[in-house]
Amino acid sequence: MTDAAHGTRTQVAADELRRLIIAGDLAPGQRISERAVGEYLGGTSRTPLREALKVLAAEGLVTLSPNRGATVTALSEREVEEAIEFLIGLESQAADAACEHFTEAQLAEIEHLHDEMHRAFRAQQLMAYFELNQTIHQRIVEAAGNRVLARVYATECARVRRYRYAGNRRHERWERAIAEHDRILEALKARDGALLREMLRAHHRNGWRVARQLVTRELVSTTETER
Amino acid sequence: MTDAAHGTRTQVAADELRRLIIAGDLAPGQRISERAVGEYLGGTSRTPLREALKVLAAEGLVTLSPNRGATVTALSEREVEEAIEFLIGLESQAADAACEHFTEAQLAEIEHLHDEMHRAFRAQQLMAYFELNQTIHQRIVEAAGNRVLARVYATECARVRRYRYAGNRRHERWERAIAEHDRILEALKARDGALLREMLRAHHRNGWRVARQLVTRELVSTTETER
DNA sequence: TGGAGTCGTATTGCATGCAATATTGAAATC
DNA sequence: GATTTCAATATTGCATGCAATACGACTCCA
Repeated sequence: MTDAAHGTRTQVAADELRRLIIAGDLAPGQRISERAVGEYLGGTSRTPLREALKVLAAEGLVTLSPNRGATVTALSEREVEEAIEFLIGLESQAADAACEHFTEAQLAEIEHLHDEMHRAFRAQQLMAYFELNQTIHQRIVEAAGNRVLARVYATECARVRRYRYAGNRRHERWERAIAEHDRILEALKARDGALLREMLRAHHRNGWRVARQLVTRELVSTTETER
Repeated sequence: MTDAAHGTRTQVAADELRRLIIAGDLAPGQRISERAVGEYLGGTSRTPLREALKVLAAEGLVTLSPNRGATVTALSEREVEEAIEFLIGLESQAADAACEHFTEAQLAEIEHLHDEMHRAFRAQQLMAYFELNQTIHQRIVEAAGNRVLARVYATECARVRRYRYAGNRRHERWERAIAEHDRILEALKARDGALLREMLRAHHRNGWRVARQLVTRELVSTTETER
């Protein structure tokens, strides 16, 4: 189950909990009991678990309340929207530099991921598609050559990942998303930063417009005044 | 000594260590021994300290090596430059929205901070000046109304803070920085997002050009291949 | 002189136990 | 019946102790 069997127990626990949260196996708002997680991980004591929870809290994946324990962070619709606009801004920041700097090897990898993504779509493998999709965006951002940008992008992507995933369950959306990605790849190959920026922006806004509908009644904490 | 006497010991320890690192009282690369910090904080045991160190590591302020302990994160010149370019990108992202959204109250606060900053300059209080300067930039970013953006901006600012501080010790630079800030405020008051963006970008690039000279031989880890 | 091996010490990683706080459920009161 | 009180239980916060790993000094040998 826990394939990440290497590293310290804190590291293993953080990686496993992060995976569970990002993959959506733990619902937003759900309580994370130290003892329960310890047993789940096969007898890990609370000390490394508490350290792992602190790390995840710093990443924004869990929320800690003093003396009251940890819960999976629940984002309001507003907060998800802010995060997505923020991510659009990061990709915009990356677009020009990426078009200027990417190497042939980087382009080849992105094209490969793109083909794989098409394959996942034809095979109707939603999860595989979504993973590949995310990786493509990550690679584009990385191509800009700014490690700080790439790191923050990855972290903030992870935070809102589950809220965006749902959109692709609508088949029309999924189909359009693929088409948008074709144009994104074209803009990249043409090294047209301005065009790439616009393609990416539209892609994400379209995606969220659909995901928001589905997600609002499932995941998003609707109490907007909670914070 | 530790004025932050409230909250859990983990919180207190994290706050105090963060303060020490950001203020520059702990040098980059310096080792942080768990026992030593515990004694410094007046007999705190290692457990909450370890949790605090994990938090700071997630924020990028300290670097943890398994079985080898914690050190204050040392950034290469390249990494600082990437972080500053990233911060410029964040301010660019914020500029348009800030100009569109800021309220009179927000503008009034920024103007007040601006005046205070001038006062600190006239009194040659470098530290107070630098604090006010940072706060102004933070407030501008916050005026954009995106909490994710504001949070990331604050975190990444803190990471590179000490590397930028040095530049203002050059009196010509300090004088010019003030003049640049006057124009930044003008652009903001005119609600001219494009101009504000350019003013901010130039301000930071000018600042780093000077700070880089001073800092390279003091703080920055010159081994560029370390990562 | 230089390098590999070895032992002693210091430090980290983690489990455990206890005190403090929060939560639950039942009894009591209105 | 609804609400408050209070005790029993569960959970978190933190200190301590032990095992494992890393570091430094010393020796030995080429």
